[in-house]
Amino acid sequence: MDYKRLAELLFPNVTQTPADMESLYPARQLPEGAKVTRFAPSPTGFVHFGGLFPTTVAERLAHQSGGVLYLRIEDTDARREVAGAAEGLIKTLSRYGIDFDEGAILDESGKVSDKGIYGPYKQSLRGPVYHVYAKQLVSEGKAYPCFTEAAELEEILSVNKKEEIKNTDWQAEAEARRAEMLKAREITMDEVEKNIAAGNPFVLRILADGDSERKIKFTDLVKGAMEIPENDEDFVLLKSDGIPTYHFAHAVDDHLMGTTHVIRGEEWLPSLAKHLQLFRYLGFKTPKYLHIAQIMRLDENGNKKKLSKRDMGANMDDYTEMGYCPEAVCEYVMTLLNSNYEEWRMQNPEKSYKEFPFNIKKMSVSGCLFDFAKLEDVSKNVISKMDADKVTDAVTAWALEFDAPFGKLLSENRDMAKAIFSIGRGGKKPRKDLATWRDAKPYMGFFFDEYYEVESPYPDKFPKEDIKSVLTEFLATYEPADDMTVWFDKIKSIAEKNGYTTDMKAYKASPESFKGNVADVSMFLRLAVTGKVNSPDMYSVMQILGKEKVEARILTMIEKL
RNA sequence: GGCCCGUUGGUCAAGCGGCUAAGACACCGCCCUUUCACGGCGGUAACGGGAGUUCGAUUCUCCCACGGGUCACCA
Repeated sequence: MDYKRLAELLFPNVTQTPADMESLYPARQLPEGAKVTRFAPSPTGFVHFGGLFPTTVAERLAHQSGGVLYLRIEDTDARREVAGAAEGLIKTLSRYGIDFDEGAILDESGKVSDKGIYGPYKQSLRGPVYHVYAKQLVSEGKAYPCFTEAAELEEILSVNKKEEIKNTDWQAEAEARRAEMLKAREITMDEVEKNIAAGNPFVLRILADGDSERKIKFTDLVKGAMEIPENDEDFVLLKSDGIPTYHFAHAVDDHLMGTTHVIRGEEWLPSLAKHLQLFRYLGFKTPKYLHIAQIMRLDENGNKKKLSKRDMGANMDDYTEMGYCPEAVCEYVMTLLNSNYEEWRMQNPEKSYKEFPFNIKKMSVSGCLFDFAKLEDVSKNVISKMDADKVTDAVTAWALEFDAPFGKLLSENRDMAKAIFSIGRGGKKPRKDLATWRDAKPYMGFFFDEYYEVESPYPDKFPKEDIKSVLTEFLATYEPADDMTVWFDKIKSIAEKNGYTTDMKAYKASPESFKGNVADVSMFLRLAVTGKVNSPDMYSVMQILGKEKVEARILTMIEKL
């Protein structure tokens, strides 16, 4: 077979050579140790948690080393492409602290456009580049055309599928595939010429030189040393529309774009041998690989499953709606990513997670279960460290989008809202009431008459007269100008007067010898003023609520009793 | 089914040949406290199984079991 001629036949319009490509894509001039990483999504939907995870690694590794993080859009499957997905991906990632230095990123007008000299960064626009290398491989006898149509091939293979038991006969299929492959390899120049003349489409297959009985030693930066079988499968390089498959595009692009570290999910491990083979065929230096363990979820049988789209907690946009702040999600991601992160955080409570010395060696090799309880805890800590202004703004912004009436109230009463969110904030032991912005309304909605509602009646064990008497006497002596001590002293004396002790120790020792204690009396007031049995510090609540509202609510309660 | 990866408490995990096997979350109890939220103290709870190497294995090797991933002209 005259490979040169074959190459000309298949790619008559390709005039450039790999050497031309090399000069078009010069090696990056970066300091020693700088890592070049990338996020390479197919624009088929939204960012999900399982995607944010490795992308955070890519971002940290690049920026921590003074390197480059770029975005390449892998839109090689037009059928699956979703309009506007790329924009959405970029915006979402940006919320989670992932901003790109280069690639198909958003310009001022919000449109996806290229930044950087290694473009185009959309694979659908890179056809000519791939074809240069395709032609090269053909001319070296490392790839060949296959004119068997997809449907035809599928028919051949599906004969061997036992549909009725919904179980693939793997061995039969593999044998059939192998036979087809061997047959395809035998194609003659005559056949090629005929097909080309007839305008028949073809796929370009690699001519695999591997033997699956032989193993390649390989070291993954996360997984460590491993042995994988060589690739002996003539996988497709170019689809019949001339667009490359992932495998081919990966090799060509990551080489040309100067990627030093390929970071991807471990589901890619099984096709690694293909990639290694391809890099070798093309004469490219292989990048370092980090195959990241998958995030898992529990299925209905209690088994772990890879967290995928549509799973609860998958779509990052859902986190926005649930009211999780990006900082908290990043924090949680970091705790999962590096086992020593939490320790570092305890020693550096105020620093940005980006100051954490991220270390590949501290990454887990096995997939972890997504844990909402942990996220909640992390989130409470993150929010407890924010100042009142930030919390107020964030809650308001969230509410404006997802609970408009509440949002309107908050923005119209910003000072009050800020005062509310200031309660117990700052200091060594801040309150941790909020895990999400959504938690705000149940926590403090009662400040607004619109959401004030008495959640439960007084317990039957307390006589109505006592409650009425406490409320009445409180009203008689209430003076907003009182400081907290004076205020509470008044409550204490009302308690004593009604036979409710202020001596908590004595009460605990023998509860039966008292009608109740000052905590009960406080509860009488709390339920009237807040409508709830639990609330933040009641003195602060009353201060913010103001004399008028406090009195009105208590009065209404007295009437209802 | 083949291949690859993995397996320390309910979850995330330290450990890297000798430890009473860390810590965090969750859970439970106590303390603090006018409720709650914090905070403090304490508690329940783990090396998948079997061989081997070794004076000694959670740590090294092998086998098994289990879990996961993957076997496209999808990425």
